[in-house]
Amino acid sequence: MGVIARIMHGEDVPQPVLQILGIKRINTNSDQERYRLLMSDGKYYNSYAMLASQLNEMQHKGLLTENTIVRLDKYMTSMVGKEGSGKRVLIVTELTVLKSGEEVKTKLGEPVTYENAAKPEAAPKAAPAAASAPVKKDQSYNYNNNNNNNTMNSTMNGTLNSSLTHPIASLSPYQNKWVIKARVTSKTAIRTWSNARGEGKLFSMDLMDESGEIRATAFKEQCDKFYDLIEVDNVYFFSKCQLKPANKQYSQLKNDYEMTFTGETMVQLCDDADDGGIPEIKFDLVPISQVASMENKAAVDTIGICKDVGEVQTFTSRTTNKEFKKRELTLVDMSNAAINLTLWGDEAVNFDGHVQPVILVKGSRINEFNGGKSLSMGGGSILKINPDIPEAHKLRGWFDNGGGDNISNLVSARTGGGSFSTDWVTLKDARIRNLGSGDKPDYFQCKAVVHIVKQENAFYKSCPQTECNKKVVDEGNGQYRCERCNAAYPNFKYRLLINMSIGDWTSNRWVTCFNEAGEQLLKHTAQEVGEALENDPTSAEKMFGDINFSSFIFKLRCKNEMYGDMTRNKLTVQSMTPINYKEYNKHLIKELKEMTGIGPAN
DNA sequence: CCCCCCCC
Repeated sequence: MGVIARIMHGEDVPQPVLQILGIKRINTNSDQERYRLLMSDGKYYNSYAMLASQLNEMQHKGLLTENTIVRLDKYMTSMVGKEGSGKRVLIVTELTVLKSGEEVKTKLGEPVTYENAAKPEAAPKAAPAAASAPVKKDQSYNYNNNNNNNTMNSTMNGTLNSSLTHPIASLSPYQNKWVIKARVTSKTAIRTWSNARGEGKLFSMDLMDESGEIRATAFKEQCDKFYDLIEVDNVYFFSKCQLKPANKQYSQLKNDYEMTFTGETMVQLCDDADDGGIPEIKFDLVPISQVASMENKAAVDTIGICKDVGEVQTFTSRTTNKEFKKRELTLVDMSNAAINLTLWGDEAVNFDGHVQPVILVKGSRINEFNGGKSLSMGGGSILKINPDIPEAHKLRGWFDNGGGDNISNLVSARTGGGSFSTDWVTLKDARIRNLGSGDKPDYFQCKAVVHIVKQENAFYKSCPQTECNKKVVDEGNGQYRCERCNAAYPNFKYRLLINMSIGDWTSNRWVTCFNEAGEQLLKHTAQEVGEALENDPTSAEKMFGDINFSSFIFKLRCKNEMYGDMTRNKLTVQSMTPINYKEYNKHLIKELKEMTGIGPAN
């Protein structure tokens, strides 16, 4: 009997050798690239063979042309379509080309379609048990009525094996008779919601098998039922979930669909011995130094030592009024670079960084701020602490021998060493482009001259507490009262809040310098400036006058702000630095080239 | 049926 017939009966034939008679791209309703193979064993051919997407590369390289002889090193079969009329599909996950199509030149034998051959009993339960791995009955999780429970057991008991489960890539809303065998790669905490449409709780998890990945979410009752059962890294059988189109906005998983648990959903732990076919999660690890040159908002997998760890910070979002907790870690690696990683919620609260563990992160998001790049955990990000992988052990050895002592490349540093990563915008263009009118502030830089620095209201007396900069009330008795701290102090600290007019070649604007920027501007501490303004007008005059008509590179924050019922566009100085002409000229030359198309390519 | 992740 031909090998194809045996495989299509459900037999697990090791490393069958077949000939490719054709290959064509399947039209999927997304940009997912999948190929269907027409394969022959010399006696039968079968067009229900698919190439796992990780092998697409072989097709790109032209290795899978007509007449090529291949060995299927790894494959699986599964039933698709309606029960009874179901077709068995062969999915090839590893193959070796034995002889190229060019060498073979011709079709071997006179194969007929397998479908035309005498149909054997093709029902799944008739499959030989060779590859089956019995599932422990007592690990069956079902919380429904007895009827469903029976269904579960008759489906699962002793007959489930890899060749009877469906690949995740084959799931669609049009077909609900399936069982998948998948590894849980991540699981969220339980989250509650409350909005106009109601309230509830949910958690979601990411599932993976050799064919692909999918997000599954359990709401309300199902959330309670399954939350404790589902453990990250375990392999389970899942069935009877509802499929619906995935909202790509919220998931970077490679699947057009996502699943929702229903009252019928069944989940069953898979024996360790039988999960060999399900891959471990893969990390596409990027050296930290390389993150500096990656796009803002890109997803990053990386690994590093948690060299420093910050305290948990609690704050309320201004836009949503929700409370958030975060914690920032500093990761270092052998690229001699450091980057900050922000953890959120319970993950932030429970994190223990004092032992400087190895941190592996998958799918973290790049956040660019003031030229520095940081990583943040977000939807779908996975954090692993001290993972047992070679990279982690290598890092541990490196770090424990002083490897992290001289980190020079601080990827998250905000004043990124003279690099001009913030957009260059002229003062006029900032107006024309309506910068600052969005929800978030815009940041830009420009070269401008200081015209006038106002001395009036250039400072205020603030609360002496380190983290409180609130203006204090002079009670006239040597006491200064802070409303925020609800306390009176015998002392205060000066803080700067300076308004000045700056101009570039297009326009001029009033901008505000808060404390640190003000100190940069006047080259004196806030204390010195405050004392001079209060007690030494001559000295103050000199401080404020000296700076006029000097040029700087200004990094500005631009945001519309409400004053009563008026909206005003405000510019705040983030930093002002003396002009590094070598760097600035580089920028000008680049602009000239872009505008004219003249000049050698860089 | 969620889908929020701030601030610098």
